[in-house]
Order: sequence, then C-alpha cells, then structure tokens
Amino acid sequence: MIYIIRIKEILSDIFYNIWKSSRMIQPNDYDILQLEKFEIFDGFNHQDIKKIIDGAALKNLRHREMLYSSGDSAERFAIVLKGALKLVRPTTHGDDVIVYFATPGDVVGALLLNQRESRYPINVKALGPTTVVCIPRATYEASWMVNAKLQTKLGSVLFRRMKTIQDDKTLIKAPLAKRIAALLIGLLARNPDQDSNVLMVPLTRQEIADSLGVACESVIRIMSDWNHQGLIHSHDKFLEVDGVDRLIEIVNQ
Amino acid sequence: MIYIIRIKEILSDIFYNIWKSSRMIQPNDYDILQLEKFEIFDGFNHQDIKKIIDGAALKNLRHREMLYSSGDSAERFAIVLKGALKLVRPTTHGDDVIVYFATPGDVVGALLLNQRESRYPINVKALGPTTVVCIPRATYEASWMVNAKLQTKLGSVLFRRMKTIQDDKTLIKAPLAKRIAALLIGLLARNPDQDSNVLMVPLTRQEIADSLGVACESVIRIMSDWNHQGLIHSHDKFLEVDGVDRLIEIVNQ
DNA sequence: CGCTCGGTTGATGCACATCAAAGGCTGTGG
DNA sequence: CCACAGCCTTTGATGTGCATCAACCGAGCG
Repeated sequence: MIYIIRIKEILSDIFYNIWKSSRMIQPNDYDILQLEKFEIFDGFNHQDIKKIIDGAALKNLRHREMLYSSGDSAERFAIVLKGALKLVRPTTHGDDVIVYFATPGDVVGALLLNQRESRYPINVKALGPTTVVCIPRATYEASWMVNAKLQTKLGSVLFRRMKTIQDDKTLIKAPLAKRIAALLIGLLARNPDQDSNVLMVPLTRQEIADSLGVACESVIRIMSDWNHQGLIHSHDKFLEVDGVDRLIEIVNQ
Repeated sequence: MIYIIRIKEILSDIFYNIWKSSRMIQPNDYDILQLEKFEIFDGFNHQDIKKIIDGAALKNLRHREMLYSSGDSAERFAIVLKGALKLVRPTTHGDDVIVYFATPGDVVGALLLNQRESRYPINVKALGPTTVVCIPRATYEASWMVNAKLQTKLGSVLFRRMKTIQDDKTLIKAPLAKRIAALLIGLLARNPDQDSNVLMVPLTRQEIADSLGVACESVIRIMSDWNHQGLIHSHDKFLEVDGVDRLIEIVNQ
C-alpha cells in the first residue's frame, strides 16, 4: 500500500516537473531586448546580457502562483519581466504582511545568494499573469559576484527598494486615508506609461490592507468612499485612479 | 549692518572648520585592526584595507551630534567604528521617525554614492560618544565601485539591514509590548559581548517611540511596568535588561 | 446548484493618542 | 553660587481611529 502511494508521489512529481519545464523556456532575443531597458543592465549590451544570464529560464506564473516559499533553499534569483510579484512575510497570527510589490525591472532574491547556504525569508507570489527570468545560483556565482558593475547596479536597485520601504515607515502615524493614497500614488508612479491611470498591479483591498498593516474593512471604508466621490473605480481587479490630483492633495495635507 | 552679520557668519564658519578638522584625524593601525573584524572587510588584510580607505578621516561625534543632514549633498560615506547612530527621517508633522540604529560595522550612505549627484535622504545623529570612519566620494569611486568583492559585501550588509526593517514591519499589528520587547532583544543581539545585558545604544523612551511610530507616553507606560517587575532598569541613559527570558517570552507569545 | 472569494455595511469595543500637569536632572549663563 | 530653561520621565483623564465580529450581497466557477 505504502509503495503504491510512494509510486503515485513519484509519478506526480515527474509529471509536475515535465509540466513545469514546459513552462520554463530559454529567453529569446526579444526577451533580452526587454531586459536591456532595465536599470540593472544599464551599460550592458545585447551580447553582454546573453552571457550574464547564461542558463536562465523564463517562467510564466499565473495569478497567485507561488514563485518562492519562505524556508526553501535559495538556488536561484529572479528578475521581473512582466506583471508583478508580492513579497509576503508570514506572521505568527496568520495575517500576512506584504513587504514589497515588485514590478518589471525589480530583482528578487539575488543578494541572498551571497551566502553559500541560504533560505528565502519570504513568500513570493505573482499578482496577475507574470513573467520572470530565473537565474541559477551557478550563474550568479560565476558572472555576477565577480562583476563589480553588476554588483553596483544590484546595490542601487536594492537601495531604491529600501527607500520605498522607509517612505512607507515615515507614514505610520499618518491617518489611514493618507497612507492608502500614498501607496496608490507610489504604485502609479512606477507605471511605464505615464498617461495611464490604471495600476498595472491587480490589487484586492485585502492586499492593500496587508501592505499597510491594517484591517481590510478599514481600507474598504475609505476606498468605497473615494469610489462614491468618483476618485477611483475598479474593473476586473484593476484599479483606475480618476482623481490623481485629489489623491496627491490627500497625501500632502 | 548686514555686512557685519555676514562677516560674523564667515568667521564662525572658519572657526567651525578649524574646530572640525581638529577632530578629523587619520585612522591609525589600531583603528584598522578594528575595521578588520567587520563583515564588510572580511577577506581583506591590513594592507588591503589601508588602500581601500585611502583619504579616510576618523571623526569623533558627541552625543546627539549630527553626522549628515537630510538634503546635504552626499560627498562621503561612513563606517561606524564605535558607539551608535540613529537614522532619522523627518516627517511633515515634526514627529520624527527613526528608520534604523547603526552600530559598529554598519555602513551609512555608501550606496548613495553610486549616483553621480545625490543628497542624503535622512538625518544621521550620534547616540552617545561615537567614532566613525569617513570615506570620501573619490575613494569610493576609485576603489569601491570597481571592486566586486567589496560591492558584494556592501550588498550583504545592506541586505541585513533591509531584513531588520522588514522584521519590524512584520510586527505592525502586534501589541505594543511585543514590539518594544522585540526591539530591545534585537538590539541586545547586536551586542559583541553576549554576556552583557546592557544595551550598547543609549536610548530615551522618545527614541524607542520614534522607532516604533508610537507616542512616547505609551512606551513609558509599558516600560515603567517592566521596571516595577524588575525586568529592566536604566542607569544614566543606558538600559539593562535583567529578564531577557521574560522579554523573549513576550515576543513569542 | 452550492461553493468560494471579494466587497460592503453596521454595531461595538479597545488600544493607543492626546492633553495636561508635575517632578527630576543637566547644562548654561549671570 | 543660584536661577532658569530644556529635556526626560511619570501619571491621570479623556478621546478616537481603527479593529473586531457578524451578516449580507454579487460574481465567478466547477
């Protein structure tokens, strides 16, 4: 009996890997063209990048699909190509805390590979259909750790992220409306298309609440208010901000 | 009249600079011996370090003395040698937010120098008498930016700092007692002497409150309670934790 | 169809903020 | 030397913003 279960496990594992690998493909020239635009590869040309990401795999994630689980051994890092990720720290009480939203160009889990043995300290999940480039530890050690320019860029990207988190912390004592407004404006600012007022990250009120460390009802109360005032409206998980000026006003007051 | 004021300003400026330079001295061999112990210089020998910190100046800060002001042009970065620094973000309401406590081995403001022109985004003030090694931008550009190993270490140090800030964020929804306990235990863990239960950072309740984003009265209510229970007591700005086990219990519950 | 998930609304309670007042300690200037 | 100002701590009274709990609705989905 136990054998049968074991065999079933092994089989499902095999199928899982086949299925997984079917979704892990080599980045093509077009993908690399995308990468060239990111700050981290600023100053590197097409050929450089090809070498730097040797052994990389493109990974397509569905909405809510997990990229890394907290506690897993860190054997690769990722660069967001399309879509978005949420970096989540599980807490003892079960109410998660979202530490950061990663958008295209963001690097996730790279510095973890500086240590020989390490485990991801957070859960990373896709928000909406998302594409990432996964780069194995071997490549990181062979091409990234020894490349001063790359490390410098990596530092800059991480630094920007830290500044974002610090900005958040600056608002802890502010009223909730101000904090939500700041979050939305901040996410809007990452939009590559500056004319569009649609957040490129699909967010539930719960996720906004998790990011600010408050209850989702509190977020809803404020946002449905804004909804009635015509400041925002959402279609199909995506949020559109109609009254950007008004929100900025709220942040600054 | 205006001229006289102007002259006064210029004179005070001159005297200030003389006085300042009198306190900026070349690091000696003993100082470098200290530096060797820090993670950032792990794998570098005495001679390496001497080269890497070429042009560096040792700076002694008095309690509460400002190292960098938010908005100043970033022309150098610092490594904490002795004592501690607080990194403070001013807010619009005047109630400051402490972003991080830097202790010996911490690096402050380095990644800012990756950009050609940049300004410090935070105020940095000494907590207690503190010694830092100030390294000029020129040295950073000449020796640090081109050195992959140094950049990697820099990344690791920054990464650790980010993890600390994320840990803090994880506790936003926890009751205040738990958050204070976590802060104290965290600071205690940085103590080089593991037997001592005296925080090496002199902290006022106001600073603890600023770090957690709460009112100082709330901190006092909890800590004076602990005081009566004999868990902590403070002499002369320094806090001694007698009931470490009890505090850890509070953090874990 | 029943299921889950996300959004919404209301009633109630509490943890912490705010305001106020007072005492101790330190440094400073007359 | 004292007087005074400024900072830190303490305690109490009062207020409030958000949490919590509970119930309901609509949409998507197997």
